[in-house]
Amino acid sequence: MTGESAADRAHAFVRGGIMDGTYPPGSMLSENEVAASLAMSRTPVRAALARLQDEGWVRIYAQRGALVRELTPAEVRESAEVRHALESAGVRRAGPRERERLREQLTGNLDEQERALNAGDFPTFTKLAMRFHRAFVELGGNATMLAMYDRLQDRQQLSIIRSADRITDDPQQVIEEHRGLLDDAEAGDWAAFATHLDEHQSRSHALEGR
Amino acid sequence: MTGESAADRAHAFVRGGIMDGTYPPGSMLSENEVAASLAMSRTPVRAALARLQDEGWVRIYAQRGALVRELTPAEVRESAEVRHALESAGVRRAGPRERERLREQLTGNLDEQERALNAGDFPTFTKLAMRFHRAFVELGGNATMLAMYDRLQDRQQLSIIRSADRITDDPQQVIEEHRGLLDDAEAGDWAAFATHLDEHQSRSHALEGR
DNA sequence: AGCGTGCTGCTTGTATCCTAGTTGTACATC
DNA sequence: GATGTACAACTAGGATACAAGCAGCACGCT
Repeated sequence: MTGESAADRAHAFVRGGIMDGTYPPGSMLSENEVAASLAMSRTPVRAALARLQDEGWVRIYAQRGALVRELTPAEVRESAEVRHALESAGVRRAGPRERERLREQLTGNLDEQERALNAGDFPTFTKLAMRFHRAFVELGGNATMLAMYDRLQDRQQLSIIRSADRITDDPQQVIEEHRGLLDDAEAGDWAAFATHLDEHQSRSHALEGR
Repeated sequence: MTGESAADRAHAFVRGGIMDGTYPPGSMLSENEVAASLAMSRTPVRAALARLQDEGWVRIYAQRGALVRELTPAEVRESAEVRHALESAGVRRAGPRERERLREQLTGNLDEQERALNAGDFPTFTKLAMRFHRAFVELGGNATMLAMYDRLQDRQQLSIIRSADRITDDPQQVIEEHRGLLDDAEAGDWAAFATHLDEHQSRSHALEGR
């Protein structure tokens, strides 16, 4: 009746700790320490750390401990590229029916994005933008692809949080570009979509550049 | 000085067992059973099974056991789509220098493919073809993307083994299509590459269809 | 016969104990 | 003072013990 296993709790705990800065990148965490914090034994903590390593959050060194990974700028960029590849593929695979329904699905989202940006509510905007981009992958109707994408978005969220990334200097332009992407997707023009997506990326995150 | 951990051995053992048919899809395997086979305790076996679940080989049911997953035709198709998306993305991201070196890297491979096909050596051909396709992902110079691709190729190999897939009725045409893909990639024409890749796929695996 | 109940043998989940490797430090030695 | 070395305090990996859940089956009741 516990609902979730101890290993799940440990996983959520450490993952949360990494996200909220309790465990900054570069810090070492030991099974004992985590187990003590949660009043459980090392066994489920080990399972959780193994899973977190597989998901790319930490790196376990034999007989040394688990190091909270630093996301290098290269990794952030690479993750973004893969995300873009999957979003474009989603648009490419989409059938006419799915594309028709896309606009009604996303117009509400776009309006909310605009509101959030005008209100200066970046966390909400980030969440909305991530859902917006995810919709293009959903479009492809490929569950495997979507699962991979979700894992990457996970990482992206972390990098956004860490860099306190302002997204852009020109909020209105981001909305415009989003509308443009929606147009491309609706038209089924995946090549244009891919190109615009890259431009969108390079403009939005010019700051973290490198 | 052990070289590899017990957990690694367990992982390789079960993975191999699934691949060579010792553990057919639908069969249940228990930690105790595997542990006994390898003369080790349940602990490393447990870690291995968790990893295998994460990699999509088995599904662990609480208090019931680990079920060797059946790869549905839909999943096989989905994996192929993702692979294609990544290969196309690799070509798309490639710079001129990488594209120049591509032909010299792959001409040898193509010749070997032809030899293997003419000799009726399908296992060798499969291996070569997988390396051939992988090269396009490498082209993009994105390690994250390549890691994802490798994991998918893993699954593909399994599906090929299980379906005893003949690849095609017309070996020579496969070679021709591969040469065509190389041409597209060398020219940097990623849109054409993506299109030809899909055609290649649908022709090559028309048999398993559905 | 049909149905419910509890027993039995399985499974994984968790805790604890033991082993072995690594690292930093204090101390002896040069 | 610099350097090498032994040791103490960590670490994770593995083995084992115990707890708890699920499923099938036999048995007894209706």
